[in-house]
Amino acid sequence: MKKPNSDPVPEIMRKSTLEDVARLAGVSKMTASRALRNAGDVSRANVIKVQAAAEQIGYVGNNLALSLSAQSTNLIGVVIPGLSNIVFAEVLSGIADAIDGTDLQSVFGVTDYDPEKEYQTILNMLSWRPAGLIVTGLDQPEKTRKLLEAADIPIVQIMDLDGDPVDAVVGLSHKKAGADMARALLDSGRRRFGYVGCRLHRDTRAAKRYAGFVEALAAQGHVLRCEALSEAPSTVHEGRRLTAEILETDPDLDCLYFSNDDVAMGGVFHCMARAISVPDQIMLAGFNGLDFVDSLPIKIATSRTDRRQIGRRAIGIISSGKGPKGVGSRMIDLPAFIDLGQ
Amino acid sequence: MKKPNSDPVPEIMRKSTLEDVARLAGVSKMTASRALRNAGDVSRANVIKVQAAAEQIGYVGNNLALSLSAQSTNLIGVVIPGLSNIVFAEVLSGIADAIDGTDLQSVFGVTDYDPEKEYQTILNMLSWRPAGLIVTGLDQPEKTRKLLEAADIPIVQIMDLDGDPVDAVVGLSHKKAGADMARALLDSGRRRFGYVGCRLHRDTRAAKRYAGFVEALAAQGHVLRCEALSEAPSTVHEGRRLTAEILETDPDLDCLYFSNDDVAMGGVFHCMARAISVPDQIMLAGFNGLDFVDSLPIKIATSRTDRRQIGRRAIGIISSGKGPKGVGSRMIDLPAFIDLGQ
DNA sequence: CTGAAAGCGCTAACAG
DNA sequence: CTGTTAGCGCTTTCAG
Repeated sequence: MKKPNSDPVPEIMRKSTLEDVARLAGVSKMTASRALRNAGDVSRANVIKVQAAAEQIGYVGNNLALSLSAQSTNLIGVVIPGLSNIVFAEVLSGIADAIDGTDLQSVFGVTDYDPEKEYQTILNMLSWRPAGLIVTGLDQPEKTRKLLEAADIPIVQIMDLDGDPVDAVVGLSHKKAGADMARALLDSGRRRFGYVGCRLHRDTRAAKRYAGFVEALAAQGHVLRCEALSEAPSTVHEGRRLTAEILETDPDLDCLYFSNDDVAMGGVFHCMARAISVPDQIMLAGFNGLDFVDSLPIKIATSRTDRRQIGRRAIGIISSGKGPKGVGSRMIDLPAFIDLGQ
Repeated sequence: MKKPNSDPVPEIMRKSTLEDVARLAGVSKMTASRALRNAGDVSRANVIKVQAAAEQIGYVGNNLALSLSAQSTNLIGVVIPGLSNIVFAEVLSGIADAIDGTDLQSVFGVTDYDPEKEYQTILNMLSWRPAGLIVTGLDQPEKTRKLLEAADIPIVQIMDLDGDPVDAVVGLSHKKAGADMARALLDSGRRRFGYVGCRLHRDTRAAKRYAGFVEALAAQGHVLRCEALSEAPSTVHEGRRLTAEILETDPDLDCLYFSNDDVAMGGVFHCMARAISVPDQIMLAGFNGLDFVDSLPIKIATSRTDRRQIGRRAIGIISSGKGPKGVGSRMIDLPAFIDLGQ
């Protein structure tokens, strides 16, 4: 990997090392090291000389060497499906919160809901020997699961609770969330249901909500009258399009369940544009409880979840973790709660 | 940093190393190394033995050792102010796109619009010896700027163009974007302007748009009649609140310029709730050209920017970069373009 | 209080 | 084709 040319590295632009600092300060590497970290005892005079030297040449420590030597890093790997949905950004935000003040550092990887990419991302992260790993969901394919099981660090699977965890879990049951919403809507008198969703077979959590919803309807003798599905990413635009589609097919629906709030917002916009009265004529229900739901000029139902809290608790598990998995393995349920928006 | 107990590391749960693979395969470390990377010539038989051994013990390479040895990493540091605004998530998404297929890996850090945190984040990243750094904006304080200047890697400052770059830049002039919008709104006949904005003194780019807007008004003899400002983060909710506030103060306005689309959406919701006719009675203008703008039941003006493209071009500069800064230093202007939403 | 030696896991360079 | 040696930058022993 060295440049073919014989000089090791052009002397002038090499990043300075501890040795450079030590030389300039007129002490040994070790004294410099100790002075910079104030570890062990170093004479006051030397501390000052070393700090001055470091400052002067703009010394920046090398974490690669540090971590290799220490046989451990302060890295937390975080694997999420994507950032287009603000929900994951909020999880990251919670993680950042919890990390703030500690010396932990997070490394993010995005999988685009692609299992192969997820595998590669996790492999890549493991090769940096992180102190812990946070991955989204419980539905990794066997190959990926093996990798996670073999890793000798705490693994926290987040967002989902329906499945068999590798180690620790923080999230909620989406199946239950879907079922709860179905029951709440039934209780409020709705009967003619339609479903509007995006990416159901990549987004396994949305699929679980769908399944829970349908089951709970069935349990009370009801069914989904029709559905509008798309494999496009969840966007307001797609939500509006699909809503138009489903209401054209069956204008008589009195309730629409959406795969999430973004898609539901598209439904809201469609109804407003067509002067369809919400919730009198038709009720709309999303999922997540995003900020804008409360500001909408009309009210929709949603399941509120605490994404930041999920991030925080995941970090909590890792940093409190008595080491590798198994020991402190836990399950934290942060259930969604229904808001009918009345 | 070693555990106080005298065993180096409990033998049973140590991550396996190349040496373990080599031993199991009955070859030397080097042969194993070459076989795994298929570098150099290794006999077919040995390649198979080594791969089998690696597979069997679940060997995962150690990037710390690799990078230390190679004196370089495949890391790209990315420093952004936050993820609450979807705009930065989109930049990251563009970065992820551009990185996909290469062996580069991105590491994100969030600063929360806090200069001190930004400094720490950058320092931290530099200590991992990344191959390049992408930072948001041009307005770093002196201390941070020094750090960036001293780093012997390509630095790309993104989003903004108004200022003095350290190395390369990819973004747009927010001053011009604000001025363009002012002129467009004047051209369309608006005269009684109000401004609604969040976080102006942390979000320097929003502040630049504001400045450009006001200047361009002045150039044609007009002024901002009033403004509603807040230091809360930009949210729909805050936008709705501030819009209510400003229209109470001065119900006679015929145009509102918002610090961005999220805040503008709050304005939209307020107007819908109050049955204020948009754009007849009042015109609303945001910034960014977010997805939902096109789906809104009423039309607002916005400046469309290409965030993903910014991310992609930033990676382009770094990966095409002939090495450290200076050499391939560039400026890429990806201007916003006005959409009056008619 | 300070320094010299050894090693973290890996690869480039150089011999066989 | 294969193995040995040396070294990446740092820290932890262990002697002064």
